[in-house]
Parts: sequence; C-alpha cells; structure tokens
Amino acid sequence: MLTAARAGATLLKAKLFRGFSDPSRLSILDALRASPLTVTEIVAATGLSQPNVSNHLGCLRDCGLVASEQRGRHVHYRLGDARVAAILGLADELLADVAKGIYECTRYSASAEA
Amino acid sequence: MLTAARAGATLLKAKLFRGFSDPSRLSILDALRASPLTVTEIVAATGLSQPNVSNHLGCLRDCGLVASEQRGRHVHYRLGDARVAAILGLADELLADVAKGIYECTRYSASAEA
DNA sequence: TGGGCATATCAACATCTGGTAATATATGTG
DNA sequence: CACATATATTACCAGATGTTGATATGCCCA
Repeated sequence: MLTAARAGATLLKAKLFRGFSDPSRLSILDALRASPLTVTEIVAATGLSQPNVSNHLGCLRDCGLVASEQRGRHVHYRLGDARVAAILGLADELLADVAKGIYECTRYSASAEA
Repeated sequence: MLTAARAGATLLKAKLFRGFSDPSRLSILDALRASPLTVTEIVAATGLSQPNVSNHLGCLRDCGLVASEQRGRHVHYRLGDARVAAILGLADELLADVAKGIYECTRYSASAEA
C-alpha cells in the first residue's frame, strides 16, 4: 500500500538519511560526537574547506541534526539530538558486521578509494 | 585528525547510509520491515517498476542490508540484520521531532514534493 | 521437453548533488 | 573608526546517481 502520508514520510526519511550519506557531513557529525566545536575547529578536524564546512553545517542545522550557539565571534556547534549520536553508533555496530559487503558493493560506487 | 583508517570508516558509513537515503530503497526496506516479501510483492507494495526494484534489491543484498532466499521460482527477501530495523525505527523517532526542519531544508533539495 | 512467469541484467538518458572559488557579512580589537 | 579574523553566501562546474526500457536468464508446470 502506498498512501500519500506514507509516501511523504518515506521521502522525509530518505532526506534525513541523506544528511548522513555524505562523507563530508559524516566527518562533521563524527567530529561533533566527541565534543562541541567551532567552525574553525571542524575545518581543522575534517580537512575540508571552510565554505564547504559552512555549507554543510547550514544544511545540518536547518535539519535539526546539529545545534549552533554563537559565542563572541565563534560559533559553537554540537549534535542537535541524542538520537543522532545513537544512529551513528548503531551504524558503527552494523558496519562491523556488514562492512565487507558494503565495501565490495560497487553497484553504485560511492567514491570508495581502493 | 584525519587518519586513513578513520577516513575509510567514514566512507563506509556514508556508503551504508546511502543505502537508506533513496526513497525507492527506503520504500523497499520499510515494506520488508513488516514481513518478508517476494520481488513481485515488493513491486506491488511500492509501486516501483520491476527492474528498478530488482536493481535496488541487488544493491541492498550485496551490502547485507537484506537477505534473499530462493523458494521455487520466487525469491523471498527479508531484512538482513535486526539493526537495520533498529536504525529505521530510530530514524522514525528522530523524524517525529525534526521533521519540520528537514521538510523545510531546501539547501540541498531532495525532490521533496510540496 | 516446451511454454510461461519470475527475476536479473544492460545501456542510455535526465537529473541532481557536492565541491570550489570568489565574495559578503559580522564581530571584536586596536 | 579602521582592521583583521570568523563565518556565511552565491554561482558555476564536474561527476555521480537513479530511472526507464528492452532484453536475457532461469525455474516450474503441463
């Protein structure tokens, strides 16, 4: 059955997961798992460019996945919800078992280095 | 810090989440949450085309997110790991709180219908 | 063994997404 | 008030992704 409500929920969920499905955003989220960081610190931790980080942070903030707090001229970012960390943790666990399969899954390659 | 190992793990995790980040795959996974289904049943449940479903199933199977079992000329699919369902459940919960933000997040639009 | 359905595969196309670069804004500081 | 630093924004480009359609393979039933 494919009700309109269900379809909408599915689209939203897909959109939510897309927040996690990019290496850059995932790096940011993983960095924030340890402790809140400023943008500059995130840039240093991830090696991404500053505009790139800012762009992704904006997206993550709009989606409620991270929260920001301006302190002086720095902006501190932290995970916006405990369940974000929980999902990341579950993914780590799951990955421990299915990593090999995913690694070898080249059907839709994901810029996986060799 | 961006060690090679960490980078690899991040890539893998991104790849894992990408498995969930597509409405078609998510529809399939959600359909399988209720009970195992054959390809034909999945096609009927999701409204997707058969080749499309088959393609995504192949990807999901390779990644270990679903498991398949051939029974006669039908192939029965089911979720490959309890944590897959757990992640989907957590996402539902999280979505209940941040849905509005995600819905309005058009920064990287995600074919979200109005 | 032949017919028919269930499933998988392949190639091509339209679309979207993420990165970079240049630039703008704002907040303290001297 | 001018300057330097921190963060955000915009536009554009390259690459990857998902869908479609036609087609191939394989398993059951008569």
